[in-house]
Amino acid sequence: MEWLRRVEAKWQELWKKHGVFKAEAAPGKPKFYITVPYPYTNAPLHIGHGRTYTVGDIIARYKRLRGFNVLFPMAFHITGTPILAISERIARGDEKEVKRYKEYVSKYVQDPAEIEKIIETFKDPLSLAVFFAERVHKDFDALGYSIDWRRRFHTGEDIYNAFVTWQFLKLREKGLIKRGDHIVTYCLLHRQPEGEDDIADADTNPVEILEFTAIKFKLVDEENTYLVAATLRPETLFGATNIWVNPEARYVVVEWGKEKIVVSEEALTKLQHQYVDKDIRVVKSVYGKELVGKQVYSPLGSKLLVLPAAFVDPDNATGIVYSEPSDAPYDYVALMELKRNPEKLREYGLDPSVVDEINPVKIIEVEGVEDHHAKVVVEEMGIVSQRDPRLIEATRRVYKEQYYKGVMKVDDPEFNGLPVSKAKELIREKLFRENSAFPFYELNRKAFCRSGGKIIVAKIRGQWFIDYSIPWWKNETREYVDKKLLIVPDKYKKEMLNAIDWLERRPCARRRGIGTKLPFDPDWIIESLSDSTIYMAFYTIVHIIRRYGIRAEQLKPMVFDYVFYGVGDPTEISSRTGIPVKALEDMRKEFTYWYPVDQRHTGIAHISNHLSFYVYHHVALFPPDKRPRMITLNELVIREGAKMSKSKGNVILLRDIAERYSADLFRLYAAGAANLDSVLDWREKEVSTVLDSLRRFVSLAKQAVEAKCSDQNPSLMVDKWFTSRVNRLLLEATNSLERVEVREYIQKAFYQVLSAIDYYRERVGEDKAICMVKNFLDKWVKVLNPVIPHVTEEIWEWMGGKGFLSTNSWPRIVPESINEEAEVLEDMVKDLIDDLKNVLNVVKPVKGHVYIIVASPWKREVIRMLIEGKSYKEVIKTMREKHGLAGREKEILLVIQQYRRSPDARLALTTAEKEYQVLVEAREYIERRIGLSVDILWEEEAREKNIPKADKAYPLKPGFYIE
RNA sequence: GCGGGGGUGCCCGAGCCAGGUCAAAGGGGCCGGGCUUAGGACCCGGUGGCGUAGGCCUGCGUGGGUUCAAAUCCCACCCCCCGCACCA
Repeated sequence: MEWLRRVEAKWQELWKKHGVFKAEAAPGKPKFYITVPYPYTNAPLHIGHGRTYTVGDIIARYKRLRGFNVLFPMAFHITGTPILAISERIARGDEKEVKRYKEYVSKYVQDPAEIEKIIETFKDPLSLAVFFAERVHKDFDALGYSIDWRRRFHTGEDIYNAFVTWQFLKLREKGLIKRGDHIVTYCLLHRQPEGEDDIADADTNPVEILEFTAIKFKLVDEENTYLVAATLRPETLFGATNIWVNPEARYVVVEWGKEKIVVSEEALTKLQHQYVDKDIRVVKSVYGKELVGKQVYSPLGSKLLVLPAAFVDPDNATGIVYSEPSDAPYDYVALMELKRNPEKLREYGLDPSVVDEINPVKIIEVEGVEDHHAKVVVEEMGIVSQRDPRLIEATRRVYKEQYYKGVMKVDDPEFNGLPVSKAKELIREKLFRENSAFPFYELNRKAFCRSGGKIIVAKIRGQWFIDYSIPWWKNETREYVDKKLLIVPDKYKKEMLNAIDWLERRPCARRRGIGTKLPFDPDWIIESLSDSTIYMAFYTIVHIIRRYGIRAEQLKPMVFDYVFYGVGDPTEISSRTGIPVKALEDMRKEFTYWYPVDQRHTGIAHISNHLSFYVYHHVALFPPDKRPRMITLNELVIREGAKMSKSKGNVILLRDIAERYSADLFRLYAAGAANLDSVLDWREKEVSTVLDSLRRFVSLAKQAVEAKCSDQNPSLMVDKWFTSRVNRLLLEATNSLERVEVREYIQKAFYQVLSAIDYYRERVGEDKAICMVKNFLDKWVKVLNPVIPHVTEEIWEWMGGKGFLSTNSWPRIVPESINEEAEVLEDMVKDLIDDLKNVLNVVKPVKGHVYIIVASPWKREVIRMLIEGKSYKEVIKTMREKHGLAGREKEILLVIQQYRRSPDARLALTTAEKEYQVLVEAREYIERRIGLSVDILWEEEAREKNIPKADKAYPLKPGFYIE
């Protein structure tokens, strides 16, 4: 391992020194442009990222060896909120965060004082981003990625902002950007929207926004004043029997436009954030118990009594609910409790007898449920208290059954007979229309931000969106993905198309974060997935921008119009921006040469977001010949069967690879241990067996390089087999790589070649095997260079190869180097040994000699005639006449029968003489394998000697007799 | 719930799209042997059941079906994983 790391460092240094991977536009020379999304640099990368980048690099290296001018660039993503949020947390002295980042930094820096200093700089988000960008860059180098680093940038740079500005102006021109209201999770502490990343435990316990229907119940004795009860099941309004309030909770009466409404205090805050434009003013504050005993009218006209219930949570929706005891377990249980304890009502000045008249009303039919659904479930579960947590489960059960199977059974002809799911939608719309209700947004659970701020649902006014639902755009994108874009593995195409269909309006800017200001509304910052959709175009020109020292202010939209579209006159643009004409032309040249992207490789997690935007934006902004050609994907990486996560502390960082493993080992494992479309399980045990194989490969190569091989004579059939086998594997490996089947490629080019060598060595002996390896070693290292570039460079050097192997060329493996006859014959030898062993296992008591009997040539002729379609009659006739088999027709028929049972075209590939020859050549080997002495006989010979089983000999399946 | 993927031998995992040559590649583990002072590494053999001759039986989530033939195709069911948006 030490040795590996030394060799790796050596070649990384040399590649860098000689600028081996710099890519320059070379019109006329075939190009290959491959990209992998730039990493977000808020932390060190782990082996999951490494898998993706490694696959990308393997392809880049392969294409380079195939003679393409390959561009493989990389940059760093720093825009958006996470880096900012981390930085703020560190500045605030958040202990957990500081600790985590100290750990990260300590991966790269030893001195504690130094670490302390670095953490201090992280209070500035840009320093944090740049620190990790630097490290990630080094980690990438340490893995041997063949990146052209001159094109490196980060997304916080002003030249990048200029580019994104151009992009958004274009999108706006095309009418793809809209403005409107937007519902978000919002932190009351920070007074800003906060998403899953900022909410405590949201990754494990998801936070969802629920849309309640807040229904207004007019108070009987008061003018224009309503109790607002919120529900997720407005269809149950038909069965409402009373209103529940929490007697201990505080409620407020507020002016709500021209009306007055009553909601809980907590609900008021939420309404203020959801109805920002509404004129809301508090009139007075009351306890819930003061509301008990009042009467209200339901929008459906019935008169309902307000009653107390402890289960009502003032911090959930409006803090008031209506009771529908037939279908709502909570309501049912609360009602029953009250009925058991009517005396309690006296506390509120109510006559206990009022509850006698309140009874569930059945409004929903579900097949198989006779009684009230809530009652059935509650009794079955044995729930008696409204504080029983199992009520949540009971509610879920009832709802699930009713939603799918329930049918409305109500007086109203408009709703009677409707399925519950349908009725729910209709009544909701109707209530909204009649101004009897309004939407109220609430979370599915209580949530707090990571600093403890309360999260509620708020409505953002004037949110900017990119509208992916615009028909021409969606259709063209869909069409393009469906017909033109190659997606590998194939099975992700459907998912991609689904994502394209599913995308609608998507917010594209936020009020905070690092990034580019929205050019037409600078209070907003372009959101970080939206600013990263066409940046591959930026790679083609960024090094020129730097070379000429062009400043961001000079990069006016007209510059990009020229570079990307060829629109405008360079001389004029030059005079208006101060950018030299030559620079403009160079950029134009680079862009037209490299674009489009030939292949983009990334993880499947990007399908429904980044990759969809990537194609959408290219369709919007670039003509068909500049749109992506291929997308390739890989699955994620887990470790020892478990998902890697910060909380479990089982994340392996790329940095650890460079320190504790080796680059080539990692590459071999990460790309070879699982298919792209399966999860890769990083298992230490397997990694170490891969290391063993890598070692074996190196020592084999070393032996081969050092071997003196003048007197070896590869004339045996098995030598031809070996040559053929190896060439076949290398050819198949090439084909696999061409299809981006990386695992297959590694299996063939590495493992299967190794095991072919093992076999061959066992068969013919060490020295000769090594010499045969020496013969094809140059081809072999070339084919393996994309996966294990360092080791193969080193071997190439031992071999005295000229220049860098990484810029050499792919070996030509001509189909003629494959000898099928030799392969068929060697398979025969293997099968024969297997059969012998099988029989020897059964027939334990053996004496010690084996006769191997080669089928007579006439048997093969029989088969040949059958393949040619000759009739049995003809075959028998020929045999009788030509081979004197009259009287032995039975044997002929046996051969015919066996052929018919398993017809095998390979039988025609060789002859009986070759069979005999190979067996003679392999005799010693067979003896060694079975531990018995062996004679090779022709069938006719054996017959003469009266050796049993002689007639069982069949072409490619010699008979044998164990004496 | 909607959408996508998947269930293979003790374990991991290929095969399935293009049905037969699949008792099912390759690892790992376990058992035995070689090498070695010993261990490790490496190499060889075994690892569903039965069988004194290369064979037979049972088998690829469950239950049906199509077919001369199904791990592979069709239907139903059960179970598992992933995504569901403003977050990179």
